[in-house]
Amino acid sequence: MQDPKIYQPTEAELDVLQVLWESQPATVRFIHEKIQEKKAVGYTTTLKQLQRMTEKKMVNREKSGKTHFYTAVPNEAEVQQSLFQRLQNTIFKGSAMNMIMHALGQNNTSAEELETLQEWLATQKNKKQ
Amino acid sequence: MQDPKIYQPTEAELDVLQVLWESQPATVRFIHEKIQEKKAVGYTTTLKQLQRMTEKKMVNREKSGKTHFYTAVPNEAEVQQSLFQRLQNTIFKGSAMNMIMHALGQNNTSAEELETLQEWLATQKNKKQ
DNA sequence: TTTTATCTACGACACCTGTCGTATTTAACA
DNA sequence: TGTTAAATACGACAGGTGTCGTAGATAAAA
Repeated sequence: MQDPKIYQPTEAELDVLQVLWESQPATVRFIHEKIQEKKAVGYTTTLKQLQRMTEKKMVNREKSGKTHFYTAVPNEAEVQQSLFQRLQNTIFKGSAMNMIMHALGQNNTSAEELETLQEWLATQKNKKQ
Repeated sequence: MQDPKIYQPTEAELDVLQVLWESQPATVRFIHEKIQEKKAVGYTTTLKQLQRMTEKKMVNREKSGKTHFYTAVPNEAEVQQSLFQRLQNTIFKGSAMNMIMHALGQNNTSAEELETLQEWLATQKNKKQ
């Protein structure tokens, strides 16, 4: 297993990654159009974003004809991990438990979800014996 | 209840807020010294930070003699809420459940914690319907 | 092979953040 | 009341991000 790199993409970078996670590899044009469904932005803006992300090794680039095809370097889970970790460390005093309680406290979790969670917890507890 | 404002403090701003949440009101000197316990930074840096945060209405300032006393505008829970929300929306597809599963999946939750959580869940489930 | 449509590259700019250095104000003290 | 110590104000700068405009490269079409 390679060392778990830390990925802290910005909002705009996340927009790009999200498109890629759904369909890779993708061209700038494609990514741009997907993003545009959510917000207005110039084509060259997206292009520049991709270029900078390539420099940062956050995406891979492959040329085919005059077009570049991009793929995400970190997968979704890795990024979730990084960002989650950061949040946990900065305001939840490093405790995942705190975050969970907070999440649950939001009160928009359905009874079924709670059920699922409870079951899952039971199995976990056994594993720890 | 006033409208729930959105607070997205940066790291450095969070450093300040964290000191305030522990002891308010506080002077720049005090805040600065507390921060310094964690990282080296110039006094005027902290001062500037406080000034900008005042402009942004993220802290309140009160003069007493030549000294200013600062207090945090948002409380810790509000900021937790804002940041948590953002993370949830940006990478956990808006589902708190996803985050919880992720948090638990980290595997650094003790058996006791799991126990607590399970009990809490039981009470919650009852409260619903 | 010239033209055209489409990509990419490059550079620029504004804004924000983090960080200081240097002034200026102000209260307290000698 | 003049001097000093401490606090604030002001301006600056580098680095990062988001956003484009324009120019140059390239493949496809005429």
